[in-house]
Amino acid sequence: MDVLTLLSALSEPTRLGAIRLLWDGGEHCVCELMTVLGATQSRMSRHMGILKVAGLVTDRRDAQWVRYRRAPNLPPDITRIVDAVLAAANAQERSAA
Amino acid sequence: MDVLTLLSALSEPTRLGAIRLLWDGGEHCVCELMTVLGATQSRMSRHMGILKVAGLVTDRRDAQWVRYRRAPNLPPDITRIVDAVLAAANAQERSAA
DNA sequence: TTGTATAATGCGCATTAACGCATATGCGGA
DNA sequence: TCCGCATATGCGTTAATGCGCATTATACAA
Repeated sequence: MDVLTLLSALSEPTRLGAIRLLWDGGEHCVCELMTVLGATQSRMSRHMGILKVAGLVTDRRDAQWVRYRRAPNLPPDITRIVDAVLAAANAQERSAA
Repeated sequence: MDVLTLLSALSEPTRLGAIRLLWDGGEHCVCELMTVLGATQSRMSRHMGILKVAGLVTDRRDAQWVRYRRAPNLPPDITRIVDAVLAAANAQERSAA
């Protein structure tokens, strides 16, 4: 789990949005993520691949869907970073609204 | 202070190294940073410019030097992110050694 | 004024990242 | 088996990033 890889994985709006959605632990298919985040299918799939390579999420095939969710057992160092980033992002969105 | 800008600013090894050096609050000139981090002059200057635009550092002209330091009065949300990133980076470096 | 040291910037190049389109793959249902 | 839905991926294009080289700007000192 490389910090620099983690940071570049998070520094893209669609990916950060996906992490925000997945961070509560729930499972979400690509089709849901793409509609919620307003991304095309290939874009969404590729972004999820990057998050997966970074080690932030895992995927599971469920019939014709692929369900993504927050990776379990993430090192606390990493969890702290993502938590802090999401807190700041949420605060930022609130102030922008 | 945009979270995405912050994340991309941090997701480059030389810049992350610079932040690590500056984060204790001390002032450091470009010439020092470039020797410590092993960067050329123009590279170092540009990277510091990016950190400055991101709002993470401020600079001050002192004779022929430009002294950079951690930006004062950063929002707590932002400080928490950088602190978490540096903690993870330090832990990572220790385990790599 | 001229020279030296430090830092910033214009410019071109190489690499990487992001994207859309089209196609392939995996899976279930008719 | 054939079709349709969901997802991944190959490919080409475009944009962004990082870099070095050379030049310029800024400040001090002789």
